[in-house]
Amino acid sequence: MARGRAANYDDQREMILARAAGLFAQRGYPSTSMNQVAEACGLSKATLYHYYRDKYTLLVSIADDHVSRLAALVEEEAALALQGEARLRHFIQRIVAEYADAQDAHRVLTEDVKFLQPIDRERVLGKERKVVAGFAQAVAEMRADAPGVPLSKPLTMLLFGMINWMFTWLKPGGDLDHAAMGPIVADLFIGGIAAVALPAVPVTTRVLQVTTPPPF
Amino acid sequence: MARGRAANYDDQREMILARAAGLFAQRGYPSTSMNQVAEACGLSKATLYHYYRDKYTLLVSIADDHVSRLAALVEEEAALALQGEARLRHFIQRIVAEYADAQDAHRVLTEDVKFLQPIDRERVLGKERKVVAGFAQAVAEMRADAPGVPLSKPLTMLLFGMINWMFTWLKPGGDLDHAAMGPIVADLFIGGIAAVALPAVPVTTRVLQVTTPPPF
DNA sequence: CTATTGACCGACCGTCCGGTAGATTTTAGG
DNA sequence: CCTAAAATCTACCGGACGGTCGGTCAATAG
Repeated sequence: MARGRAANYDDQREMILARAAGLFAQRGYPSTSMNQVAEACGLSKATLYHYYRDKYTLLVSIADDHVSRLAALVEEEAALALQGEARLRHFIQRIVAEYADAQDAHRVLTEDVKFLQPIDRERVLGKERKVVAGFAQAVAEMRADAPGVPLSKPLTMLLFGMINWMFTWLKPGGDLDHAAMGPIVADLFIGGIAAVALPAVPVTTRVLQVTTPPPF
Repeated sequence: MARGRAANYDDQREMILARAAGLFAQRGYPSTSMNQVAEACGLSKATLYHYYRDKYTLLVSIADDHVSRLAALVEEEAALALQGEARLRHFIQRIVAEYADAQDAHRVLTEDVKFLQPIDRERVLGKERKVVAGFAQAVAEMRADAPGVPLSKPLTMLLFGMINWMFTWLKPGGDLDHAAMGPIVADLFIGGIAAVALPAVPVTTRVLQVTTPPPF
């Protein structure tokens, strides 16, 4: 018969996903219209629908692709046989670098997960939890807490807070770029981690909160 | 002539603002409909419009009220004659407490500023900058950097990252509450702050990035 | 007692959104 | 070079949205 997919089919899909991520990151998922996405891609809306079934699929793809790359990074890193401070430092540097290359997708991941349907959201959050768990392990290595009161999860979440928030104020083109911030974050966190005292009144003996570390 | 405002008029407005903040925080501003707000308030949509001119005014009020409270807090704190570590620690504890009492408004402030019109956004960001500047001063007190390379602004932004991010993963009702996290954040940050080295290659001599510390 | 106005509502309007139908142009496989 | 499918487009649809219209009812100042 006749005609297979065009040679640039996959390129087109990637381009569309990148442009959509840019718009979603800037305006938010619900208030970005498919007309805007189409325009940003230089295509008609109908053609856009030729490459992606619907608007929602764009969101799922952006979030899932990005979080999957992060999870892969954590697995790589876990296989790396580094230890202690060096391990954590390397971890931080790598994830900051990864974020820097996928800022739009990262913003979408952190701000628009709530628009995912439960099934998709749960899958994405599952991968996020893997990422957090990887970091938490490296953090726990640096703190020999009593097993009943592990602060490593909350501390890890504070670390993610610093890193995730960076992308709301660190604009590309400034004097401080992501590469420079990596070591600063690592210094601050690793330097501070030993100084954290257990809560004055150890609230209970069961595992301290965050049994299911939620959004990142 | 006849009839003044009802005694509960201001209560109604407050109630509406609180319910709206809850919905905006949960679903985001653009994807919350005025019908939903009205329903959550037990009012008809037309009555809702009796209390607030339009949807946008709700957003502006929520953001402005909250950030104004934060700015007021910083001014109070600045007048408090504390110094060094004690000062920073007190600062952190107070702002964490303030956030804990206004979680919905805070989420709206951090996630929906982008939907403010430039004039309103600029006013809100101005107040945010005051808050950041207040903290940055307390941070600078703890670091005697060379004047040409002040890391206090970026470090302050990392602090805000930890705190702001807390509200995405710390759910009320867990073992760790906000009161308990305050000291942990303070320990971590104050403990780490001295360990941060200047960037290996001091990028330039002019003021290091973040001359206008943007969103919080 | 009555004129006036605040509080409230159901029905409705214009607009824009996500998505589709159907036709046309382009191109690879035979 | 023919043909069938891919790629693209214009035109359109049902529905939801923010917001308004026209009106009811009752509280209250005079």
